[in-house]
Amino acid sequence: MKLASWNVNSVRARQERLCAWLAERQPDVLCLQETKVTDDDFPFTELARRGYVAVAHGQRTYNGVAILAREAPSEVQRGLEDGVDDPQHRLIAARVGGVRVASVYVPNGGEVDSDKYAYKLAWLARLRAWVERTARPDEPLVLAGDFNVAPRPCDVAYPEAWESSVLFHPTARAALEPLFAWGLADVLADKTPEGGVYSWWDYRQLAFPRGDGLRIDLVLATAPVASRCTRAWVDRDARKGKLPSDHAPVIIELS
DNA sequence: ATGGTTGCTTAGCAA
Repeated sequence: MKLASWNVNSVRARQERLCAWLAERQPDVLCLQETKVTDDDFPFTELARRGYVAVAHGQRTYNGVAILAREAPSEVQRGLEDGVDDPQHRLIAARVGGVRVASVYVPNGGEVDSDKYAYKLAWLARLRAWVERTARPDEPLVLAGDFNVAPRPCDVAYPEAWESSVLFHPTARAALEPLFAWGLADVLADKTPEGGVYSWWDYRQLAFPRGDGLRIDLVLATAPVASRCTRAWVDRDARKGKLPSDHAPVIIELS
């Protein structure tokens, strides 16, 4: 089983690229973030033609998440369902092939000490509560998505330069800890303890050719899934060429 | 401190 996660930065702008990538990599499951379309405008038909059933939790202009799979996802949950009045659509979960899969888009946070950053930290606390409420560490669960946080210094090409950023601030990293402590493993990190693997490069200032990347797209899994992982990698090729997403897909393979 | 780029929406925001 091959499971992937990709922040496509608009599913409409990336539709051609997405379809070509699906044909090339043929994942069994793909979690999408930043689809930026309402479910009415989501390209269900085009994806079905290519062999994928999609479930989506989208909104206009911003955010939006989806799960694509070769077999229809079941037991679909949209949002954190914690009673908080939050219009931002950042999580969808479903059962796919015996694994509970969540596509997660953690808030970016803007600038440290801003309202957006407070929302980011609060959202991560709500995500932890959602995990604790809806799953157990001994059950197969995957959280895949754009966490907008690089967990380790070796996940950042220039850690000193990024330390004050919302993507690598100590308080943002600390907000991930409870997820790890609960029983989620950072699958790709465990396969690459030396680091140097990145999934996002800013569009500006030639960040990609300069190698100024961060690993902020994560696949977190409970032990029953993580123990089956034979390979985990970032498909950097998907960041190349004309008009790419600013993120590259993360892929894990399970025995 | 600012601006660099892309996407959505059409001036300005979010990333």
